[in-house]
Amino acid sequence: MTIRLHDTRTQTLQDLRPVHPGRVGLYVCGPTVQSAPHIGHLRSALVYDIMRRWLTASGYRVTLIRNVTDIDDKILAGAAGTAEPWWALAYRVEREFAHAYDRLGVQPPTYEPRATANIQRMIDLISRLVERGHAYPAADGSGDVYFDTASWPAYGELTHQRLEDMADAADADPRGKRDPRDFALWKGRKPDEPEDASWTSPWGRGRPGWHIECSAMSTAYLGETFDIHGGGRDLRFPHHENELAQSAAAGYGFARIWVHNGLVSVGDQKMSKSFGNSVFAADLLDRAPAQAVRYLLGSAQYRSTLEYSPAGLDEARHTVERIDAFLARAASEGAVPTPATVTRDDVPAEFARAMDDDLNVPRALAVVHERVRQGNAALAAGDRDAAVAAADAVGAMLRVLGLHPDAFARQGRADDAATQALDRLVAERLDSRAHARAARDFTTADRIRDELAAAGVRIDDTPDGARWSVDDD
RNA sequence: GGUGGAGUGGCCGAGUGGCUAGGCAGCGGCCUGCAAAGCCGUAUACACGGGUUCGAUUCCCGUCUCCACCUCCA
Repeated sequence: MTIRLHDTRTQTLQDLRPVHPGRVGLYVCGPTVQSAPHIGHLRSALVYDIMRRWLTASGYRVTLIRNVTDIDDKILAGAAGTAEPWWALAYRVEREFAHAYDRLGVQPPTYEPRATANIQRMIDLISRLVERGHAYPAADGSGDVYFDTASWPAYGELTHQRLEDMADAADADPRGKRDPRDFALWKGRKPDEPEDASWTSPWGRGRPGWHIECSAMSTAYLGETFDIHGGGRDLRFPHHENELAQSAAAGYGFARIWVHNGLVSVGDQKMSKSFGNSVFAADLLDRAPAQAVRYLLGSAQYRSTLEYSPAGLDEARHTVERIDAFLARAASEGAVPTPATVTRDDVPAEFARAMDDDLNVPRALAVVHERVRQGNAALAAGDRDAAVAAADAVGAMLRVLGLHPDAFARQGRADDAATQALDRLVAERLDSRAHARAARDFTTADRIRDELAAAGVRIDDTPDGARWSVDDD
C-alpha cells in the first residue's frame, strides 16, 4: 500500500513516506475569519477531511492542524467604523465556519490554533530570521520587519518563478523595503489602528504579517519537518511561497509535500466576492441536505476546478437518495449497520486504489455506484447474501468518504413520537387504499395517494405492500 | 510579460496508445392497474491542424480559446 499525492514543488506524484513511521502530520491553511464561509471554503475543508479519513483508515495516526487567522487587515477593516470590536467580529465569523463545517460532517482538526494565541512564537521566528540575516527592520522607523528575498536564492522554488519576473509585492507600504518584493513579517502599529490589535515586540508594538503565522504554528505543532501542507490553489503565491522561504531560511525542513486543492467556479469563473457570484455555505446547506452538498463537493477530483450549479446540486441529491435507498432496502433484508469506524480492508480493492492514487474520489465513487447497482440487482433477484455483501462494501466506502447516511441524522424531523403518530394516520389511509386497489377501484386509490402526496407524504408500492416516506423538499 | 492549469457526448466528471469510468438527464424494454423505485439495453465524445504509429481522445509539434496566481482570497 502506497498513498501518492501530487506535490506542487516538484510537480510530480510523491509517495507518502512519513517523517515518523505510522504517523502523518498534516497542516492546512484555514480561513481568515473576516466574512461568512462560502462553498469554496467548504470544498477546501472537505478535501482535507477526506484525506485525513483515508489516511486514518489506512492505519496512520494523523495529526491535522488547521489554523484560524483571526488578526488581519481585512478583519480590522471590517470592524472599523462599526460598533463591533475586531476580535468580536473574528470570533463571530469563526463560529459560522465551525457551524458550517459541522453541518457538512467535517471532523474537527486535531487542533485549531489561532493566530492571536501564537504571537510569541511568531516573534521568536522573526527574531531568528533577523539573526540569520534573512530579515530586517524597516529603516523608516515604521516598526515593520521584512523578509529579505534577495538573501534567499531559492525564493520562488514552490511556484517555479524567478524573482526578476515577478511583479512587486504590495502587502505593505514599500517605503521601508530594500526590495519591492520583500514581504512583511511584522507590521508596526499605525495610529488609526485599535490599541488592542497590537502586541509588544523587539521592534515596537505591532502585529504579525499574514505569512509568518503558518510557519510558526505548523512547526510548533507538527515539528520543524512535517509531511503534508495543504491549502487552496490561490494560496500558492504569495502565501505559500513566502511561508516556504521564511521557514527554510529559518533552518526548518518544513513540509515535504505541498498539496493544493482546486477552486470552485460559477459560470466558468472563479467565485469571489468582487464578482458577486458567491454561494454561501449557509444558503447552500439550507437548499439541500448536507449529505448531498458533501457528495457534490467530492464529485470532482480535489485538484480540478469544480463547476457549481443549482442543477448539479439537485442531481447530487438524487444520487445520494439512490444510494441511501439501496442501503435501506438492504437493511430490511438483513444487512447490519455499518460500523462507525472502518479500515481500508473493509472497502473494495478498486476503491482503495483510486483513493491511493492522489485521492481520486470520482473514481472511488464509481466503485460505490457499481456496488449499488449490483446490490440492487441482487435484491431484485432475491439473492440476499449478495445484496448484504454489496451493502457492507457500500457502507464502508461511504464511511471513508464521510457520506454515510447514518452520519447525517435528520435534524428536527426524526422525532419518534411524531413519527409514530404520523405512521398511524398514514397507515389508516394506506389500508383504505389497499382495499380500493383490491376492489380495482383505482380512482379512489389514486385519490388517496394524491392526497398524501399533497401533504408531503410519498407512497411507493412494493411487492410487500405500500411504503411511505416524507418528501425532502 | 512570468508561472500554473484546462478544453471529453445534453450537463457534471474520470481515464487510457487498441478492449472507450461513473452520475444525472434522454430513448427502448422488463416489472406495475397506473405511478415511483429498481433492473436490462441503448444513442450522442474526446477544441482545431499537422506528425509519429499497424492503430491516437491518449505521444510530439503548431494554432485557437478559456481559467487561476503574480493585489486580499479556499
